[in-house]
Amino acid sequence: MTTATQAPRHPAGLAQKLADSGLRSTPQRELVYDVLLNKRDHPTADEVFARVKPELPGISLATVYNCLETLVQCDLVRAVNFERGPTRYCPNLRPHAHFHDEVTGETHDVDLPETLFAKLKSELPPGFDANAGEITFRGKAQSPTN
Amino acid sequence: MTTATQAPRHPAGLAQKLADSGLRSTPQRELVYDVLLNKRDHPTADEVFARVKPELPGISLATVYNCLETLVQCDLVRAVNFERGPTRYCPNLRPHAHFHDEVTGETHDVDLPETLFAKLKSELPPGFDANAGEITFRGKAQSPTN
DNA sequence: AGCTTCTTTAGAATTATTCTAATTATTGCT
DNA sequence: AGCAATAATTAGAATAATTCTAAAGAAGCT
Repeated sequence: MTTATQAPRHPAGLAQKLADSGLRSTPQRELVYDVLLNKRDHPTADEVFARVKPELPGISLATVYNCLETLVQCDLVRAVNFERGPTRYCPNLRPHAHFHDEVTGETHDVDLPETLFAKLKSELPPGFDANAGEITFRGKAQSPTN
Repeated sequence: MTTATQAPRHPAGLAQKLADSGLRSTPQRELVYDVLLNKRDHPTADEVFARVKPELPGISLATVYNCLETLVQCDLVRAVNFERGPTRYCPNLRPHAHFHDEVTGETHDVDLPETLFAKLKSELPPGFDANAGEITFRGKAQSPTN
């Protein structure tokens, strides 16, 4: 099957979400978001920079940092941190956990049932009111997609 | 009996655990571990350095990093990362989650039932074999210990 | 004591990120 | 269209966290 040779440019919702925050849609922001959507391997800012550069050679690393921060602010992207090391970025907005494969170094998204998240929050001691959470596993994976 | 006004030095187990890994017990390692045990507020390396310095004025920051890394290697301490920022250290070895209070910036340990951790692991897709995990919440806490 | 290995130390080096100030682009008037 | 106001991008400097390096200092063993 012949899927497009071209990645989908400015995906629906980006311009809107940006506008909601009083921000503009720019080629840099579109491209950075695009790159995140098209290879969901939790890249670092440097990796995003490398992927974006061929298409927009004039872009600077500072701009990549700016765009990523903007996307995070607009709730289009999540910043992910575990283990010391650079922040990674993830465009998956569904509640999910991360599985970090110690062999390959890859990070996989793992969908968990909604109920589990609720269960977790409900187990917090009284007085603790969580509005966000992060779950990370570490281990070996024989990914079904390999 | 004149017990020291001093915090308990080299807690039982440290020397042994170090020896198990073929490492020596040193004043620096003991003190760093001590400091972690006595104020369990998930300090950064810099903060540990500041707490350790008055007692061992000659100690260097590099040594603090070394000691912390050593303690982590020996499974006496856990390194904790969430949100970009310096690594924090936690001597609590029981499986537990972290709750990051967005107002005070403090991080609290939260014990969760063993069964929940098991449940979480069991919900992983086939092929994913976790040997460690981390759970972090973010929100507001009216800590009962305040 | 002498040799070996482990540990600490100071400072340099590296890495990741943020800041700054100057340019460029876009928008909204008129 | 022309122009001011605002927003965004850029290069490079600055900062923060951590690691590396090479030398000096203990400790253990024979």
